[in-house]
Order: sequence, then C-alpha cells, then structure tokens
Amino acid sequence: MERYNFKEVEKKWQDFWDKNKTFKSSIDKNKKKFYCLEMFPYPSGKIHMGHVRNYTIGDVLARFKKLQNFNVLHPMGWDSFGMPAENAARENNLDPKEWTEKNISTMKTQLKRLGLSIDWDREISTCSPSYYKHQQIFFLELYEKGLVYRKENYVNWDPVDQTVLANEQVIDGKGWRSGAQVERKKLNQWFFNISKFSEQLLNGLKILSEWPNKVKTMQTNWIGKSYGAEIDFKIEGNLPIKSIKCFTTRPDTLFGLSFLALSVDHPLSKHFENDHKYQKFREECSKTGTTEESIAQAEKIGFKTNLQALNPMDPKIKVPVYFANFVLMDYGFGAVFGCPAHDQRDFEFAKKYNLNIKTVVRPKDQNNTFKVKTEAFIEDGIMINSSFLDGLKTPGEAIEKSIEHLTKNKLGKKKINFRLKDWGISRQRYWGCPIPIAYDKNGNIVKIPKKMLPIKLPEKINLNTKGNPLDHQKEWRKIVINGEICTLDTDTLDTFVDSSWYFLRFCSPQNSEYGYSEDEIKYWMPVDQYIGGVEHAILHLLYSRFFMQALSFEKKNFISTEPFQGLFTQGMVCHETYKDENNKWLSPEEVFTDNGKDFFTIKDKKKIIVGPSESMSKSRKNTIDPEKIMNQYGADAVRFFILSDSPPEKDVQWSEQGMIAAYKFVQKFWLLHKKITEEIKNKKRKNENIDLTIYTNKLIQKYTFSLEKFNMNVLIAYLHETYNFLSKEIAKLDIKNLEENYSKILILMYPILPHLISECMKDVHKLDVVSWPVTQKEYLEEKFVNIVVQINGKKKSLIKVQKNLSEKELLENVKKDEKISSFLKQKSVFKHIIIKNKLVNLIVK
RNA sequence: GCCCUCGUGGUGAAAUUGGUAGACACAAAGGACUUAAAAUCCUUGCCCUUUUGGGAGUGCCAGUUCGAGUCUGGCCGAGGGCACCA
Repeated sequence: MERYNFKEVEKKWQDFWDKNKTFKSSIDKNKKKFYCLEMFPYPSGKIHMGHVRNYTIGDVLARFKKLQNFNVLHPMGWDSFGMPAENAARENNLDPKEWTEKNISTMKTQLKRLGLSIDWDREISTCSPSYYKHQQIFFLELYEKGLVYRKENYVNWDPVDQTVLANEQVIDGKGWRSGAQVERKKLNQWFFNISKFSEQLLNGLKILSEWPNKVKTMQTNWIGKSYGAEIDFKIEGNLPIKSIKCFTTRPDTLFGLSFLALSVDHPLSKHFENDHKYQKFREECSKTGTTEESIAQAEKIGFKTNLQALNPMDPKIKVPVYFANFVLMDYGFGAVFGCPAHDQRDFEFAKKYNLNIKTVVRPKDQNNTFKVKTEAFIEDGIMINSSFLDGLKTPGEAIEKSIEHLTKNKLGKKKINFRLKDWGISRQRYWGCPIPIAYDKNGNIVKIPKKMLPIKLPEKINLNTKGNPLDHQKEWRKIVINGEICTLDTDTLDTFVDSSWYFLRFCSPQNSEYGYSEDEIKYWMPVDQYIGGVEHAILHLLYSRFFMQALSFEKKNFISTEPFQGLFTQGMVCHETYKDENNKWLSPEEVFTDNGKDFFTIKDKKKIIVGPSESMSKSRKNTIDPEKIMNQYGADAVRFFILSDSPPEKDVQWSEQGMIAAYKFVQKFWLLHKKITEEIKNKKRKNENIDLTIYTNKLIQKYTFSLEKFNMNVLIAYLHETYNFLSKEIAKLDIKNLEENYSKILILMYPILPHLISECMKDVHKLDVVSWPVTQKEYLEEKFVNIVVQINGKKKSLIKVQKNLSEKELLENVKKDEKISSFLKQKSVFKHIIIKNKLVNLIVK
C-alpha cells in the first residue's frame, strides 16, 4: 500500500495555506474574536525545541478556536533588538542589521515548515524603524505625562569595556566579557515611573483568573506591598539636622527602640564625607554587595555618629544614630529604627555594638517578666513595657493603636510602602531603539518633534569601540531642532521596552501614523490566550502590564488595562547530558548506545559519562535541531511528539524513541485511513454500528474538555486509543455510519496534525462548512452501564446492568452477582449507598 | 531565612474534580510470524496461590467520609522564586 509521503504532503498544504492566505484575519463584528499569542522569538539564528513546543501549543489552540467559529488573530513577529546581534557582529565584523535579517529569514522558513497557522501579513520586527518610530512617540507621550524622568543612579560599570552591565551580566563581581572587577558608578539614566502604578498593578492581578497562581504570587512579591508607618525622629547633635524619617511595619515596637540606622547613601552622609573613618567604613560596605551569597553572609557592621535620636513615644529616651551596611537607600527612606528584641537583624547588630535590648512583646503563654535573651522574639504576642500599648495583641491591635497615637501627636502617620522600583531603561548599546531626546548647547533636554521621528540608528558603523558605539557617531548626533543645533542622546532603550507593547502593534501593524488603531484595539484586545516561558513571569509580563497603564493614563484608551486575559506558561524541553573523560560536553550526535544504559563516543568508542536530563542549551551541547528532526520525521510527527509525553506546563524529556513512536503513528494512521476510505466507497454498507457512534460522541466530549484545559498530552493518548478502537471496528465491514463518525474524528485530530488531516479530509469530507463537532446527547451513554459494587467501600465486583434501574432493581441485580453473594454469606447488610448508574456500596457486619 | 509548587509502576504519565488507581505511550521480558533479521502482532508486569482467586498499594503518620491519589492537619523529600525590604 501507498506510504505516506510527509515531505510532499506537508509542502503542498503549506503552499496552499500561503497562497490562499488561509489564516489572514480581519475585524468581523459578527463573530467572537480570539486573540492567540505566543511570546515572539529573538532571532538568534535557528529555531530550537523550546520554540517548537511553544508554537505547537499555540497553534493547536488557534486552529481549535478557528474550528469553533471564532475569528482568530494569530500573529508572529521578531524581538530583534538586543546584544547577541551586536556581539555577533563585533566578533565576525558583520552588520547587526544584516545578521538579524538573515536570521529572521531562516527562522521564518523554519516556522512555516512547522505548519503554523500564522497570519504572516501581520509580521513585525522590533528593529525596524517602522516599529520603533511608534515606540519613540510613546516615549515622548509618557515623558509629557510625567511618567519618564532622568536621574542619577548607581549602575554596574565595566571599566574595561566602558559600559553599563545588567545585573545578570555580572558574574561573581566581574564583567562577563572582560572579566574586570565591576564598579559601582553613578550615571544619568532614564526611568519609567512604574512604581506610580504599584497599587493598580497589584490590584489588576486579582481579576486575572486565567493566570497561573505561581506567576501572580511572584508578581505580588515583586511589587511587595507592606503596611506600616512613617515616623519622624527628632535628632540632637552637632549637625544642622532636626529630624530623620523612617519607615517601619512595626510601629508597635517603638518602646523597644535602641538605635537608628541609616544607609551610606542617605543624604545625611554628605556631612561625613571628610571624615577619614567614615570613608573607610563606606569602602568596607561597598566591598560586599555584589554576589547574593556575600550579601547573605555579610556581617552587620555600623558606623556610630555623634547624633542622638529621641524616641517619639518618650523624648526622654535618647538612642545613638548609626550608618549601617544593611540599610538600603532605595527602600523606604533609607533609614530604619532598630528594635533588637523583636527583629533578628537588629538583634545581631545590638549584640555586636553592645546596645540596649528591651523586650516589649511577650509570647501569649508567658508572663510580663519575659525577656529576650539569645534571639529576637518575632512571633505574635502581647505588648509589655510599652505604656498605653500594654496588654494589647500584636501585631494587629497594637499597630493600629500606635499609628493612631503617632498621627494624633503629629509624630508620624500611616504609610504603605512598595518594594517595586522604577524601571531603568537606558542602555549604553548600539543595537536598540534610540531615545528620542536631544540636548541643547546648555545641556537642557529637548524633545524631538514628532515630525522628525523616527530617529534612525546609523548603519554600518564601527562597533569595535570602547563603550557605546553611538558616542563616537559625531555626525549622527548632530540634529537641528527649531533652528538650534542639538546633540542626540546616545543611550538606547532596554529591549524589554520593545516587547512591552508588540501585542498592540499586531492589531494594526500597518498603521504608519500611530502605534495602534483604536477600532482595531477595541475589537482584538485583550489577548485571550498568551503562551510562553515562565522565565518572563515578572519582567516582561509586569512591564507589559505597566505599558497598558501608562498608555491609558489620563486617557482611558482600553477596555481593559490588562493586556493578557489568559496566560499559560509552558515547561522546557530537556535532554540527557553527556561528558567525555576530560569533562567536555558531547552532543547527542557524538554518542551511541546499544542497551540504553552504557554510552560511547562514535569517534573512538570510548565510554562516556551520562549526566542528568537538563533543559536543552548550546553550552551543554544537549540540543536537538528541530530542522533535522522535521526533515527526518515530518512536522506533524514532531508536533505530535512534542505534545505527547508530558503536560504542557511541565518540562518534557526529549526521547528519540518517543519521536519514532510519533512518526509510526502518522504512518499507521495513514494506512488505516486508506482502509477506511476504501470501506466508505463501498455503497452497500447497511449495518449501523452503534458502538462507533457512542465512542465518537464520548471522544468529542472528553477530547474537547481536555483541550480546553490545555491537557494536550491527554489528547495524544485519546488519539492512540482512537486508532486502536478504529482499527478493531473497521474489521467489522459494512458499517453504515462510518463516514459520519470518521469525519468528526478527523476534525478532532486536525489541530495537532494539520497536514496529514487536511490530506485525509479531502478523501472523506463532503460538508461545506468544517467546524468542531458537537456531541449528540442521546449517544453519550449506552443502554447498559457498568456498576461498581463495593463492600465496605472496597471494590469487589463489576456488574453490567440496564441504565436507570431503580434502587430496588439494582440491589436485586447486585445480590444475583456470584462474587457478591458469596461475600454476603453469614453477613448482614445494614446500609447501602447508591450512586445512580455508577456505584453500589454495601455496608456489612 | 521567607514564599510558591509538586511527590502515583522500570520511565513519561492518566484518573471527566470525593466513586473501577495505573488509561495511553516508552523501555524490558516471554511468545507468534520469518531460514534469519527488521517490521508487525499478542502476553506479562507488586505479594500469596498450580489455577480459580485473594491481598497490599498513589512519599510517611494521623483525621474527615459509606468511600480519599483527590479534602484537613503534621512530618519527610524534590524543584522553583525572592532575599540585609525595615
């Protein structure tokens, strides 16, 4: 029989979809829309298995929704600004633009080869001026709204490469490229005022019922809302300072105050800059603070000033003021009050500097003589030694009462503090969106007029310079604005800005006037289902949510300010790792095995070490090239396999065996299909096969249910099961109702195996409109049902009886059952539980 | 340290949400076909029993329930996130 030629068939249908623009989408108000979006890729060169998984999941959903008669928007684009292009260009003396465009073209071909139902007319690329023009307009709009500002901030500075490094580019305190010790440097940077929306970003999470809780929790923690008080501490000493503001979540413990601690970046530190000892202390502080581990293990150290702070609860009590290494300037007011008895960190500090430790909270089961000795008591308790707070429960009552007191006496007030910091968006890099700002000869900020946008990146420039290559583009930097010669800003925007609004651009990618069109946005937004890796749980997703807030600030542009109604985070694709005797990584292509246990190098048959399965990465060499696999087994088989082994939200283990099994399924299904179509051609068919109709209806029900729940691995199991069922049933010839049921089954399979099924459907389908099948209730259940018979809750037997029997009839049937009757000898049933058409539980003694 | 998630056969996993645990697949062992191999198909899978059967069993210990993989509490283990956050 004819073998299924996937190469020919897949090419044929891909060309067909292309030519007919099958997946082109436009507004149709008579239909419900469905915006299905997968995180767009960075064009690094070739697609990897992670892309295959991500885009297959999305494609199955998009095709399913289309069959359900939704108007589906399923676009694709390129997150094409970023450092890899610049680095690759620098190393190989190429142009980043050419490098990027070549990669895009390769990867686009590969994605088409996977058979994705993408509307390619909406393709966008963030490095194209027609995209970043609008980003520059947004930047200026946000600037006008006061949501963008410039300030001096500390950055990681690589003194060799003369550039700012992101936190993740600093490894063990050294620059990842140069290996130089990274310095802290103050630089003028642009910021988005994301913290202005802390409350909205936090509240927005509450309505996102279709987001994983994990992601919502991570964002909640990241935003970090805490309730407390700001307190003014009066200061005495030889400096012209009257008070210091502190933020605290525990104003109830004020009576336990024993010191004040300030950040070394606190404005007050300017009074100590000439103090030799202070300089030394500050140096000491800056030594720690690069790696996480050193921070955690760093000893709490302080520098005692000659200032004294008065306890607002009792001004007669005066405590010393320190600078301390554990206080951060960018949280709260860069100043904390220390209550050693009820904060472990304060406790350690007090022990080291011999400060007073006054207990003000006791455990509920202790009396008022309780004293903190070896560690701070931080649990809930009862207030003691605290004047008017004594006897109150804390936290709770005591915090409320203390804030009330502070407010009444104008010593402080209630304060809500957020951990979320403003988003620094300046990058000293070439391959990014230029910031549409210039400076006049006095250094004043000048906005670039909208007419002059986009400010395009200069092309084919020398990248082998120290620092930002744009700094060296003297001619490019010159710009005349309103007759005045100005100089362009040379920073480019963080590439996270590019991806913070691309989902809006997809709605109207050709609008040259503005980043999006309102009528299109109103129809398509929000994204109904967003699919991508969990690694973007915070940054990208939070920034996108911020962008929606910022764009609609004072303007109310959007029906919902939440961009992504549904979010799905898929797991990674993993593979075993291999190392040779020299501890060098080996790729799967360099090794072989005869028994699945012992692995050897192909080259010289040397035994190798098999490591744990880890996510595919070039550095571990455990990658499998999708293109190679597609050439070998076809796109449908790859799609089938990548969904088959694990639920999509979990990591999946790549297995050659599993891939082969998927390939075999495609092949054997084609053979079965040929048998079935032969049978369909037979006009004499006269036997109604009720089992087939029942099976099909049950399948439609559970298959749709699992698909909507994203349990795509289960769909694959159902397809195997269906194959097994059909190949048995087809042996019973002359099936009258074959065509009707088989065509429904084919539609179910189509989202996963679009090429194969398109080819099959042309042999079978006579319907004009192909749409997702619905169940016929009358066939959902058989006339007979299997009843589980339990004795004392344990399954003892299974009986087949007519559906909807009365309890009495059912019990009669149960007693007739041999197994059960033998159990019931010498025993008496004193109770029975009956679940209709399902179960009988006999309680016996 | 704090927060979150997850523990089911040799492996990846199902279980329609409290009602037949292990669907489906991979791997293994045995068998059929074949001169042989490949391919394909069938059987097996913990313990006791020759079989018919019976028993235990979803990380561990309790609890709720007629009935728990599923709910509650505690413990153990694995993974992930955050981390001097006042």
